[in-house]
Amino acid sequence: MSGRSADSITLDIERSIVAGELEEGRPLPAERALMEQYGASRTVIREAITALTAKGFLKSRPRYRPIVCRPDASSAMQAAGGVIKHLLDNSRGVHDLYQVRVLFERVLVRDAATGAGKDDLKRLKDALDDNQAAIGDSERFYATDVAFHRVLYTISGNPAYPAIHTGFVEWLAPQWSRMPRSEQRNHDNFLAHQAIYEAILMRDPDAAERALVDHLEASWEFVRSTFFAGENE
Amino acid sequence: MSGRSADSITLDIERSIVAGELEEGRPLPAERALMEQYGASRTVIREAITALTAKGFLKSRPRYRPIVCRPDASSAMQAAGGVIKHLLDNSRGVHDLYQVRVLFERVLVRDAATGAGKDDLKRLKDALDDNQAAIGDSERFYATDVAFHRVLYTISGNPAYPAIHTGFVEWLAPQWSRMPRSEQRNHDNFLAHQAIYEAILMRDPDAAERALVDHLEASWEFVRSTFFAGENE
DNA sequence: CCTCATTTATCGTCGTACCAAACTAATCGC
DNA sequence: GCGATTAGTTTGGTACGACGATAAATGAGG
Repeated sequence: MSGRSADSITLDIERSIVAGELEEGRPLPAERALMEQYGASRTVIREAITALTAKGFLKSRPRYRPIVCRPDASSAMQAAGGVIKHLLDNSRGVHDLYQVRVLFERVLVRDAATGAGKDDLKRLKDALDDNQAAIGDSERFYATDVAFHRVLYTISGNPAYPAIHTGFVEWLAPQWSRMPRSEQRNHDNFLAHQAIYEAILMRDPDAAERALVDHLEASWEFVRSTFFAGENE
Repeated sequence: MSGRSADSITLDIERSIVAGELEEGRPLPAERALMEQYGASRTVIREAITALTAKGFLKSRPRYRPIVCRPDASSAMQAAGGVIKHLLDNSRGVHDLYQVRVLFERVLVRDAATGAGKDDLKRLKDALDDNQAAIGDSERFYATDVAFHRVLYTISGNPAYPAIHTGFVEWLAPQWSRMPRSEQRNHDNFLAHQAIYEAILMRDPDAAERALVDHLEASWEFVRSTFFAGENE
């Protein structure tokens, strides 16, 4: 990449982090200490720190020591997010991403319908009840809406799924969280969630998938007409 | 993030890139020119360049001017890859990622079965034929194997899908591309591909999905026993 | 007009210095 | 004795200047 010196140091610190030599959550050693440790100038050390920060291995606030971040699925999503948010400045980019989300959830509801356990169904039901209870409060409704979908991402136990969900929510938030809401619309959405839940309960993957797709496509159409009405599809 | 000065410059250059003021593929202005333009020291400029490089907006080789890179789905995957590759040092991480791939392709084959056009089917058939023709040449077989699956990612027309496929292939390559291969195994894999193709041709999404899952799970089991035999599931 | 040597521009790295903010410890007042 | 205040130290953020090495530009020579 850039400089050879800084690169090898970057790699070595990266290695130290994943190897656990640098404890997660602890601050990185001082720059002057690192320059002694690596026998390099501060320029190089700072360059390595900058790169590691951008890569997601460090979290640095303006005047504080960088905090060590062990990489996980969530940081991977965050790293991708830095680029992805620039792809979402038109309806095309947003729709492309939204399609990925739809694709993802289609499998999740199918799997939920065929393989969800008792506790999974209970968590889903609880989320649905929360959703219903929040119909009158649009802000809280949005939160419970997200939470309901999130349950789907937690059923498999794969830690990557919730991270992916977080990514979707964050990236799509510019449109979805700013959507004009109403009690009527909240109620419609709740009914859609209920339909999905019912289909899962009935162990009917096809119906669940159909209910989900209907729900998400209606949601997209609403967003499209709200934010991208002027753009030609 | 890190420094306030460098940060605003980073953001502004980023903006210039996505706005097209800095043409894609062209080299970035010289550091001295930028320090004059932004009224900052070289230290700051270089820090901004480092950050942008790590973020994927610049490609810089050791002694050359950084090349401007417009972000796309592919660079987003690449950014995530920097973190993801550290999650793949054990069977757990690899399996988690592999599951995501399986999830993705399950929908792709379903959609192919229900909605693939004539040309899509032809491309799939061509890829299948290539695959069959390469059974005797394991290296070429691997390439045609990847190509066959890739066709599935291109059917929807969503540009994010091929980028995601590239990510999967790259991240999983350490295991899959190094797999001990044989004509027998190639032939088995070809038959699996053929079964998927047949099911798609028959417009049977359930059969296509089942064939795909069987194929991918067998593949995983082979990888697991080869690379992670010692680890306890 | 093309080739090769020389000059120049530019990057990679280093060192030093200064400021301001954060941290630490000693001091002061209760 | 203990909490609050203050002075000193550490550390990150930024700037300037310098030097070697290499890529790109330039000019000499055929």
